[in-house]
This record gives sequence, structure tokens and C-alpha cells, in this order.
Amino acid sequence: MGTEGERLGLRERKKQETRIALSWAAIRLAVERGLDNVRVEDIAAEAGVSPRTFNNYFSSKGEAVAARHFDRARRIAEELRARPASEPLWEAVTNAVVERFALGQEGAGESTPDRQWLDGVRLMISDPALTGAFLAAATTAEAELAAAVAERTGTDVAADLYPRLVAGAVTAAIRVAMEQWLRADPPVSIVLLLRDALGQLAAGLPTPPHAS
Amino acid sequence: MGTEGERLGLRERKKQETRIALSWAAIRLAVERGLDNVRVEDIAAEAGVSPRTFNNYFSSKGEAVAARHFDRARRIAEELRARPASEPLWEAVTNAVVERFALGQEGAGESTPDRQWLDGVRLMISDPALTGAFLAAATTAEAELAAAVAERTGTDVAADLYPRLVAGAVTAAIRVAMEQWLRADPPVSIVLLLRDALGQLAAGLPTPPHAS
DNA sequence: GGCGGATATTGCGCGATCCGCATAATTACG
DNA sequence: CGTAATTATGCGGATCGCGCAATATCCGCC
Repeated sequence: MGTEGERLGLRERKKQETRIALSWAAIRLAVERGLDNVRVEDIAAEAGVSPRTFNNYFSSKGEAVAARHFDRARRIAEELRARPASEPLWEAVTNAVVERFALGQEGAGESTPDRQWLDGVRLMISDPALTGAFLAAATTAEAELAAAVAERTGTDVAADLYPRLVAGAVTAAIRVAMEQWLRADPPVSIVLLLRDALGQLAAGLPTPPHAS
Repeated sequence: MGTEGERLGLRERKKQETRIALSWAAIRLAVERGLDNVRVEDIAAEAGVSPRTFNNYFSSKGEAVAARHFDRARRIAEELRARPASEPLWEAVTNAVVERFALGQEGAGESTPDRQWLDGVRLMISDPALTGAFLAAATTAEAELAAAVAERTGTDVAADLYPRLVAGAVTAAIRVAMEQWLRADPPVSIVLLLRDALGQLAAGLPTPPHAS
């Protein structure tokens, strides 16, 4: 019998790989020609599986596109758990977020892997047909973040508003910061935007003395 | 000549009515038998229009179900604008939210109109196939709230993070409060939950001394 | 009161999606 | 190496979402 928690086998690995391959393929093609000009058949072909298999992994094209974002968001909770318990909550959260969302925002040419993820996010935000999947992914990941926050603060996910409130606000802050980042001209650092947004949250979102 | 801003005509009214009728029909049927057991044809029939017309109003069943929630969320921005400029932002926001989301939570039997909306929300939260549309609706309404916040605080929706950050956090808080409300046993006042959630936001989400 | 233009509704048809089901292929494990 | 379990695939069907063109309906104006 396999040690349950351990590495569940080489088979599971393969599954994750095809899942990721399908997601990347969906993103790449959708960015390139627009989502409606991409059929499931194309995505499946790009990933080297049958069309029917695509739907074993994702129930829609949108879900496939959002999957990468989902995985990334998931990691925030993971990262938060990994941070020393001595850090105050907001410091830990900020570090966790920055750690996972900081990407090579400069020097990168065109083909950085992050670059593709970025294009994917831009697409999900701009295409109305994708925002649903995008938000659903973020919200699902949010639940794990809430659990991590509950752990760290000694609150109860089921009974207290607090952990889910924090998770929800953080998720929203990340989204807003990314939206801003994507259209900022001239470009600004995503890290700065994230820190700014989370800082304002932790400060109680006081009305700024006057706009910039 | 029609006074421009006024009532834009009896025709527009009719459109809104069918839109609302379609949305209610979608909610009612979906609550009753589950979304997959409802076809577009059924919804259209219930609203007294042809199936083809349904898709002139909504691009999916989910969108139709979420439409009521969307309209309600929209009104928050409206209400916020209506509040006296003398009120501090968070007081105004809280009042606006409570004003629009407070519903007869007791004494009502089964057939209150609010009751149906409530069932709709419960459905959207529980059915994964609907959360996307639900969140998309909330996020779209969020943009209007951000605009209202910007107006009130003298910030710039395009340039500053602030107004969209507030709108995003408030939207998340409302969602979390409603989730909590829907499963609270024994029941608690939605108004209390909303005030609590928004209060914590305005306080900077400090880690509570210890869980309840 | 009735006409002309504009707008909404409808019917038709097609390509595509999503999923259940049964079968074949692949892998894990003894 | 063989058997059991898991996954990939092929097939079929019920819907869906929407473009298009024809029809019905409403609004504003004379």
C-alpha cells in the first residue's frame, strides 16, 4: 500500500502535466486568435490528447484558461503557511502575495513564461466571456487562503467572518492592483501596486487626503 | 419632445419588464428543479416570449439567474450618491449597503419576493455552474460603486487604486456576509453581519483578540 | 388619426459544446 | 508476467448560442 500522503505516484504526475499543457494551450490560442476562434479540438490537439479528454479535465474553455491563474492563486495560501508565525498577519500576507505574484516585469523579451500568463490575465479581464471563470477561480482559491488566515490568527473559518473577510479583501486587492498594472502607462512595478493596495487595506482604507 | 433624461419611453419600460420576468422565471425554475433540468425553452415560456428572444436578453441561463442580483448591487452605487455629502465615507457606504440589502428577514412566510431573491442567491453560491455568473455580475456592479466612491472622495477612478479598492473590498465583504448569513444556524440578522463586516474593513481588519 | 421609420420579436438553421456511456489502452502492483 | 484499476478515446445526442432575414410592434410627428 502506498503511504497515502506521499507522492501519489507517477500517474498523478502525468495528469497534472496534461492539465497544465491543456491550460497553456488554451491560453496561447485564445490570446492569439480570440477565444471564439479557438475550438476545443484545437486545444486538445495542441496538448496531444483527444477532444473528449479535454472535457475530462475542464468543463469549459474558460475554465481551462483560468486554470493557470487558479493554481497561482492557490500558492498564496501555501506561501502564507510557510511564513514564520512571528510575522504579523498583514506583513505575512503581503510577503506571501508579493512572493507569488512578483514576476520578471522587465528585461524580459516576449517569450518569458510569465509573459504568457500575463497575456492570459489580460485576456481574462478584457473578454467578458472569461471574467466569470477568472473570478470563479480566484474565489475558489480564496477559500484556501481563508483557511490559512484562520490557522494563523486562531479564528474559525466556519464561525467567524474574519478569515474569509481578509481573504476576500486580499483577493479583491490583488485583482484591482493587477488591473491597474495592466493598463498603467507608463508602466509601474506590480510589487509596488500590490504593496500599496494591501497597505491601504490594512490601514482601513482611509480616504486619501487628496488624489494623486 | 421627450425631456431627455426623463422616462425614456414606454418601450424601454416594456423591455425592462421582460428582462425582469425572464430573470425571475430562470431563478424560480432553477431553484425548483436545479439549473440543468431547466431549458431555455421553459424560461421563455414562463415569461411569455419565444426561446429565441431569451438570448436577445441574456447570453446564458446563468446570466439570467444573476441578473436580479446584478440590479440589486447596482443600486448600492445609486444609493451612495444619494447620501448626504456630510457623511463620512464609511458611514455612507455602510448605510447605502444596509439600505439596499436589508430585507424582511423575519415574519415572512414563503412567498415574499425577497424570499425568491434569497433562494436565488443561495443557488448561485451553491451551484458551481452559477458562481461565475454571480461573481461577474457583482464585479460589473462594482465598477459603478467605484465611480460613486471616486466622486465622493475626489479621487480618480482611472489613476488611483483607492476607489476601486474600496469598491472591491466592499463587494467582497457583502458576499462574505451573505454566505455567512445563508448558513448561519441559528439565524442572525443580515444587517448585523453587514455592519460587522464593513466595520472590520474600515478598521483595517485587525486580528481579533481571540475568536468567538 | 394615421403614416413612416425604427426597434423588438420570432422562426429557422447551423456549428459547437458538454456530457453519458461503453470500449480500448495504459499503468500500478503483487 | 498477469490481473485489477485508472485513464484516454470514440460515439451519439440533447442543448445551446447566435447570425440572418422576415415579421410584428411601437414611437414620434404631421
